[in-house]
Amino acid sequence: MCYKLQAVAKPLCTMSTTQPLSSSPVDAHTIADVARETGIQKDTLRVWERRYGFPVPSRDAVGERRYGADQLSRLRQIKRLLDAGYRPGGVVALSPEALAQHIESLSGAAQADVRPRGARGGAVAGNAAHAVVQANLDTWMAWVRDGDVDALHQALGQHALKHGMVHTVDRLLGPMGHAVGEAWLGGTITVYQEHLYTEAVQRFLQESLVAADRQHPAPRAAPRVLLTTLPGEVHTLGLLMAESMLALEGCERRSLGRDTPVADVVQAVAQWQIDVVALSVSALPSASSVWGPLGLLRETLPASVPIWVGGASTHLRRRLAPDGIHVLQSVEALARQVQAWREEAGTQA
Amino acid sequence: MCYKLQAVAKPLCTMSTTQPLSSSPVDAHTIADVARETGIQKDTLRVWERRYGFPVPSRDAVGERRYGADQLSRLRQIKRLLDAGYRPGGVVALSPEALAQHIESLSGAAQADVRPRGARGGAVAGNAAHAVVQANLDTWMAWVRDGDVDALHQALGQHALKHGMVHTVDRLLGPMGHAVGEAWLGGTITVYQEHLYTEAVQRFLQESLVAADRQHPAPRAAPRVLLTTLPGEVHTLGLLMAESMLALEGCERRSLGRDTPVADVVQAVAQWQIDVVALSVSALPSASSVWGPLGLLRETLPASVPIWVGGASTHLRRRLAPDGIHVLQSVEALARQVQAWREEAGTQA
DNA sequence: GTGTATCTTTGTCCAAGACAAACCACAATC
DNA sequence: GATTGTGGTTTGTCTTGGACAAAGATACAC
Repeated sequence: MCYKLQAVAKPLCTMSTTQPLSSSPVDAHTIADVARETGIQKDTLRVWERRYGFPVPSRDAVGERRYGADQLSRLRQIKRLLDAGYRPGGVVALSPEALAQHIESLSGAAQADVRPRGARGGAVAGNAAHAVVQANLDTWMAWVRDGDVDALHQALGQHALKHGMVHTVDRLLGPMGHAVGEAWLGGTITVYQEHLYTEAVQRFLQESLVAADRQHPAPRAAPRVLLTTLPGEVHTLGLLMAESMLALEGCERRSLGRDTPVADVVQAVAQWQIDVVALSVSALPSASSVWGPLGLLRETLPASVPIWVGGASTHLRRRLAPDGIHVLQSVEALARQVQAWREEAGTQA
Repeated sequence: MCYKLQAVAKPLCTMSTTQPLSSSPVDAHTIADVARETGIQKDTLRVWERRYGFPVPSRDAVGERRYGADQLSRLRQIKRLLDAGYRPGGVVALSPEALAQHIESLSGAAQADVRPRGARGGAVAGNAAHAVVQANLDTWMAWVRDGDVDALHQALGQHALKHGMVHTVDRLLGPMGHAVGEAWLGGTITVYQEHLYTEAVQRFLQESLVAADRQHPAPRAAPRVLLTTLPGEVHTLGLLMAESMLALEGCERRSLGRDTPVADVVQAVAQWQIDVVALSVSALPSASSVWGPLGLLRETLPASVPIWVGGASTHLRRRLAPDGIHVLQSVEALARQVQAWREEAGTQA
């Protein structure tokens, strides 16, 4: 009945000693804070507590949940593993040590996943260039740590000049993003350093966009591509990478930013006679939050308009995409897709 | 007890007729959809239903809420009025007609609010320039309707060249943002056109940023400003406007993007020897979600680092800001604040 | 190997109640 | 006459425990 009375009756135990026995150093975060910062829903946090016994926050004077910084960071690690395809039952109750171990193995797997793609890949660069990237990675992480945006920005520009945008986006920004994410989870860098990195990359991509547009003057080539993300998706870097690649191909494009409802995408396609819809998916929680909107979009859109999907989300690789939805594994694949589209359009015309 | 049985027992009433009597045309939106698209929490939607009798969604086969498109747009209008300072008891239960009337009066008030500020304002432009803006507004809205990003972008550049960035940001982008918002609520334009407008403005501001930086070469002047938004805030345009103004003043700055936790702001200030923290607030729901983090930030930050906060949120104007927090009403005020800071720093040094 | 049925896991939704912070109006005081 | 204090009302968010569908895993037949 009156679930709070018990908590109210409980004496306030923040006396004079630095801290009582039970709770963590400073349990300052409310459930709303944790939900916002981890991206895990409030309901889910409560149900995990009930089912897996973690996280078990302390309670404040009125009986409301208060999470400590340690629990928060552990939840972030868990979220990361879930995004990588782990299942909650296996990781939520894990000890911090075991968790760290899994995270590490994850980063190893990511490298193993990236490296063979370089071998399989197209005409751009080989092992030499990859070695260059590896060597540079540490230097660049140092810049991220020091917050040296200008150095980072300049180095990106030079790298793009030397090795080309395709290589820069596919095999430098990708691994760098990974490394920054890992470093954040591991505590080597902080959130604001990660934010700063994102800002720098954004600035770089935007400038390269302007430069590419200068190469391809106003009446731009087909296909006309609409760019956006699914409802609920917050990450936009993938979108920018895709757009810069499309700009290099001289495509005409309309970017709607993140988080556009399906119905509005359909309307926009009709009004602007869009040829292709390009979407970026990275951190949506469940399979249904990815495939639900995607399926709806595919049904509602005219069959003549293909959907190109890319991004880090594992959901994209776990099942076969239906007809008319093409899952692209890299920015390079996007460029190939554009050329394939043009060939097909040429034969039909 | 078993709250769902009733709904399950209820016969499925989507027979063959276009629609039964009770529910709206197509009640397609789940409570999660509505919460995401309106920015109103799920809990709040349920409690409004209980208290004010709106919105009352129909139920699907398993008894879960399904909202119609009409309710969704009405909720968006309500949210707009709440952001403008109205209280829920007065507007949630309002009829669509009364609601539209209030919205209209709101747009009138906004103009009345903007116009005298132009008169009070500084040395830039007078009635003539304002008339120019008014005349152009319709032309530009037409471009937004047609999705003509290039025209919009070019016109912005020309306006900035003619009347200066201060005038462009303060008295053009401001009213335009208002107009676009109103038009969206009124149904004159759609979400994707609004998104497109945002993208265009973002592109313009970013380019002006690069241009301004070219004027002020590398070792930039004090103060060193950190830019970000409070936790939970999603709007970034205000931040970009502020940054472009700071760039014009030749300030060194670090932008962390949106949604940075207070603790991380403090850490960043310490590591980079930040002089000033600048924040932009526009759509946070409650007074406590604004003043809570702001107060905490003020306590935790060294007293020597002032906090400058701007943005459209009414909460900023409803109560007096504590010592060390300066609420700025316009981008122009931001420029003045920079100069005041420099004078004070000069006398102390 | 491949498809199908069954069991398990897991995120989201529901109801009604509770409560603190914010807000408003009115009174008292300097 | 402006400011400060007080009491009542409004309002968003948190609480519990239960329910269930969709997704995933497993077993089994072909």
